[in-house]
Amino acid sequence: MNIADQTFPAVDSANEDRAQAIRDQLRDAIVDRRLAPGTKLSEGEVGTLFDVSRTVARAALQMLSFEGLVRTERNRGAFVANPSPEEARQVFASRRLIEPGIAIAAAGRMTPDHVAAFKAQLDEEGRFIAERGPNARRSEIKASGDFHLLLASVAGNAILQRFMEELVARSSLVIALYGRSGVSSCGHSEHMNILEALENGDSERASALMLHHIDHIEADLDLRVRSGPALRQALES
Amino acid sequence: MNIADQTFPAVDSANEDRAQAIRDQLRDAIVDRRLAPGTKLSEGEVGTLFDVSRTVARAALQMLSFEGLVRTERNRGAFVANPSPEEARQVFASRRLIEPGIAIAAAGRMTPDHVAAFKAQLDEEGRFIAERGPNARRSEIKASGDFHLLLASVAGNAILQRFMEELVARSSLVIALYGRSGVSSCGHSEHMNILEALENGDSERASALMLHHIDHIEADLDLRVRSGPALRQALES
DNA sequence: CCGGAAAAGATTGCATACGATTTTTGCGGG
DNA sequence: CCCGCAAAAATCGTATGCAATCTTTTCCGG
Repeated sequence: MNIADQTFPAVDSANEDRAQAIRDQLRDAIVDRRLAPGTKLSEGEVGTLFDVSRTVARAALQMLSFEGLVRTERNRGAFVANPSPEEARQVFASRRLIEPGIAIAAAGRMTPDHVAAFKAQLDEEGRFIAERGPNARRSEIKASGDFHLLLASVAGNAILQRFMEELVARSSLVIALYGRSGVSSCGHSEHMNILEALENGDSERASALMLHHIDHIEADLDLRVRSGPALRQALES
Repeated sequence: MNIADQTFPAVDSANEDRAQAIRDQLRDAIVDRRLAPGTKLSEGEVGTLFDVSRTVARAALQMLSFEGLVRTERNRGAFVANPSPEEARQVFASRRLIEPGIAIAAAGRMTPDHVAAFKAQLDEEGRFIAERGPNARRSEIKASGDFHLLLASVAGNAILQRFMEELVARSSLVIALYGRSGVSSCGHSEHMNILEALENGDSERASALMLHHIDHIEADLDLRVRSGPALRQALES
C-alpha cells in the first residue's frame, strides 16, 4: 500500500497547531489500518499530502514516534510501526495493570452525563457490529477503543488518560495485525456489563470485568511468531 | 534563575541524535532543579548553549513537552513545568497504580546481576544522604528516582519502563517544589526493605511495600495551594 | 549470465531565512 | 507621576537550501 493512494481531508483548524492536526489524521489512518504496518512515511510525501513543509511533517512524525505508532530510523525515515508479538504482549500487560485501576477511579466519578455518553458510545459500537464490510470492521475496532478512552477520561487523571491513549492506539494496531476473528461482538457485551457495574458504582466488579475483558481481547490474538518475520519485513519495506 | 547562568558539558556522542542528547541534559537539569520551574527555555538560547541550530533545540524542547517536564505556549515559548498540586496528585496516583505491579513483575525476574546493581544503587543513595549541602540533596532526589527506574528496567516491559521514566522525572520536579524535609532517609530504608522482598521473590510483600513507600513520599509533600500562585508565577516568569 | 563496484537519485539531518506574533520600550497626553 | 499607544525588539512558526547518508541503478570484469 502506498501512502499516496489515500487522500486526507484538509486540515480545518488552521489556527491550531498544524503538526498536531496532521498527527491526529495519521494516527487515525494507522489505527484504522488505512496505512499498513511497515508503510514508509517520508517527510516529503507527508508534507506534500497535507500541503505543509517538511519541517511540519517531521514534527508530526516525531510525535507519532513518541507514541510508538511510528518507528523512525536515522537517515532512513519513518515507518508505520509493525509491533512484534513481544511488544503486543507488553501492550496488553500494561493495560492489565492500568485499566482495572482506571475503572475503579471512573466508578467513583460517574455522573448522569457520563452515563449518557457511554450509552451513545455503545449504541454506535453496536451499529458498526451490525454492519458488514471491511469499513465497518475498521470502525468497529476504533469504536471499541473509544469506549476505553471515554472511560479513561471519566477517571479524571490526565496522565493516565494520555497513557491510555497511547495504549489503545497501539492495541488497535496489534488487533489489526494479530486479531483472529469476531471477538468484538463479545467485547461489546462486555463493555455493556462494565457500564452496568459503573452505573451501580460497583467499582470492584467494574475492575474485575475490565481485567477479564482485556484477557479476552488478548486471548483472541494469534501471537505465534510468523514463519519468516525477517523475510516478510524485507519484502514489504 | 537564568538558563545562561549554567554551563552544560559538551554533547559527547555526536554520532547519535543530538536533539536527544540535549533533551537528556535538559531533563537532568530540570529534575535536579538547576533549572527552576517557570524558567523560560527559548529556542535560540538553548540552541546557542548547545551550539546547534534552533531546529534541533526545538526538537529537544518538543520531546520534553511530551514528557510533561516543559510546557510550551504557542508563539510564546517553552517553560520549565510548574506542576500544580492537582498535577502532583495525579502523578502519584499514577505511580500508586503502576509501581506495585512493576514490583511484582520485577520480583519474578531478579537475577544475581540485578541484585548487585540494586546494592550498588542503594550504596550510592546512602552516600548522598550522609553528605550534607545543597548538591547532595539534589543528588539524593535523583538517586532515589534511579532506584525506581532500575526496578522498572528489571520488570522487563519497555512500555511501562517509559511511563515510569516520565513519572519519576515529574515526581522529582514535584518533590523539589513541594517537598518538606528529609523523608529521603526514610525512603532509603524503605528501598532496602523492598530490595529484600525482591531478593526473596516475595512479590506480594514487595508490592505492598512499594505502595506504602509511594504513600510516604506523597505524605511528605505540602500540596496546599500557595497563597499567591499567580503572583509568584508572575514574578519568576 | 552473474557479482560487485561506482555513480546517480532519493531522503534525511541540520542550518538559515523570512513573515507573523508577542513582548518590551519609548513617548506624549492627562 | 501615571497611563495608554505606537514603534522596536525579541521570539516563534514555517519554508527552503545544502551537505551527508542511504538506496537504487548502471556498468564492467569475470
